[in-house]
Amino acid sequence: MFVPAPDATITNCRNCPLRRKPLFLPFSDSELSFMEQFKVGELVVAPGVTLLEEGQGSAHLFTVLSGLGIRSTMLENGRRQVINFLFPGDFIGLQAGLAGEMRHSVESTTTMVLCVFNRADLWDLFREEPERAYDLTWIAAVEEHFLGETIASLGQRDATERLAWALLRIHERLSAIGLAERGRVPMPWRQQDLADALGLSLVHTNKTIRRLRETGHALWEGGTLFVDRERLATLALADPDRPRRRPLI
Amino acid sequence: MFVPAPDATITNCRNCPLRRKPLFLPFSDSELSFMEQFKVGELVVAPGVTLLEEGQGSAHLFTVLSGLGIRSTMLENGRRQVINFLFPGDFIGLQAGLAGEMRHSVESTTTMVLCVFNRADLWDLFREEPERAYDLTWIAAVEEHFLGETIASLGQRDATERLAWALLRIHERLSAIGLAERGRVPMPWRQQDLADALGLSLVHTNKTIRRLRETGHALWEGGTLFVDRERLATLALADPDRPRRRPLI
DNA sequence: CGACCAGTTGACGGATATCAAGTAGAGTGG
DNA sequence: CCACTCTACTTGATATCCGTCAACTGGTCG
Repeated sequence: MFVPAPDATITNCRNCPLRRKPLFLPFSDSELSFMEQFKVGELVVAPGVTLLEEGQGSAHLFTVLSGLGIRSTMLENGRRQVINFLFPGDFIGLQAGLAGEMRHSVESTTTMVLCVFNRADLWDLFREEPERAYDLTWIAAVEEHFLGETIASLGQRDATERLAWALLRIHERLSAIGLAERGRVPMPWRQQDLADALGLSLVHTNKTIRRLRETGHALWEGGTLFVDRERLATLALADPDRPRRRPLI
Repeated sequence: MFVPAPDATITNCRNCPLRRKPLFLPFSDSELSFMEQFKVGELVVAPGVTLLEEGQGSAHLFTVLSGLGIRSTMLENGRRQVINFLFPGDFIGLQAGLAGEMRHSVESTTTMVLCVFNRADLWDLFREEPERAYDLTWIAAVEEHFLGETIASLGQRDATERLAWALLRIHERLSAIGLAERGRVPMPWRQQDLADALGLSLVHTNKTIRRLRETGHALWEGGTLFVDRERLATLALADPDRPRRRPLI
């Protein structure tokens, strides 16, 4: 379930945690070359654009205003892990350690609109606008919580449970920001993306989704997703018949 | 690899991110009953004590001064996931969303010494001591980065790789804070804990560790760990013969 | 001495990865 | 308008990693 930061609605740049640091855009021309369109304070990127690249330093931080994306990393063995999906309201780039190089890539899945900030302005923010800084930390903490949930799913749930959990989570998150229409939300990612997010093979992901479709738990087609919340939640909780790994006290 | 926060050494309470908020301890007597020993500003707990319990609200935040612990969560199906191991320098409790209820448990593995803070003081900190607040956010960001790495390991590495990665990581982290003696670091956790952290069964964890021991990659016995860093790192990087799941462009 | 706990080992089965092949739709160029 | 290509999605067959079961060891604590 998505919990918006206190006093942070997500409609335009004025509501970003860093809003009072209006960005003067110190991108070089070449840095800007991949960008589609641009206006002061906002960055609009087409689908499929790599915003941040693993291994590259970045002088910027972003807030997602609209659109959906992916944060992923490549292992040394060539495998790809999707760390999380990006939704409006997410903050991008803090994880680098506030000052370092990216260890993950960020890519747009749909057209995205982002707020851009100078990393260097961050310290000013803390000094001059504690309220905004607090919001920022709040967002980081919530995100950390979500990552913990993901770890639990990857570690302890089987394929069906993981899919159920992921689809439910995506649906809830998109519904919470008002993107549901008659129970359907946009679902622009590929099966491969979901597979890479859940640590499953593409084939097994496909077959599991088919089963969820056949049983009426979730319908994902044509780029939209419909879910039977209650039944899907039951699935995500796991089979009670399955023996517990360890009673733990 | 552990990256200490700028200007934050980890020896005593004066160096906590929140150090200037000396804690007057608003624990009730009953809250305190489980604690072993107590002095102003520091909390000393015995091994095996549950500091924070899943589902409970907590008015406090902690910084680990010394000792080792575990942060874990229970799934609805009774399985346990260790989210991360706790080392000196870690900050505990922020993930609850800065104001909410715990969704994970924190337990001491060895005797731990902690700094205790009032959650309510956090806002004052942001307003009055931006430098400390910045450090705090920095810590949260680094932690988030580590969780991302964990997600990648759980999703994309097989059992041997995961174990190699985990042992290496623990060894490096403990070495970085000076707890290595002639290449050996304390390793107080059980195989079950490691298994729960890596999403593996206890049996398989045991057998994999045995193989690492037999091949001289890592020696874990008597509560201490020795590793052959280079060879273990090679293992963690994964078998290059294994086909790549997807070339990705 | 018995209970209990962490660690250990072998046998077996199942969930999931891999391999292989095929379908459908969108874009491209002749 | 028709090959041709490319990508996403499908589906069946086979292989294997890893989970589960069961039993045993050694240490500690009462």
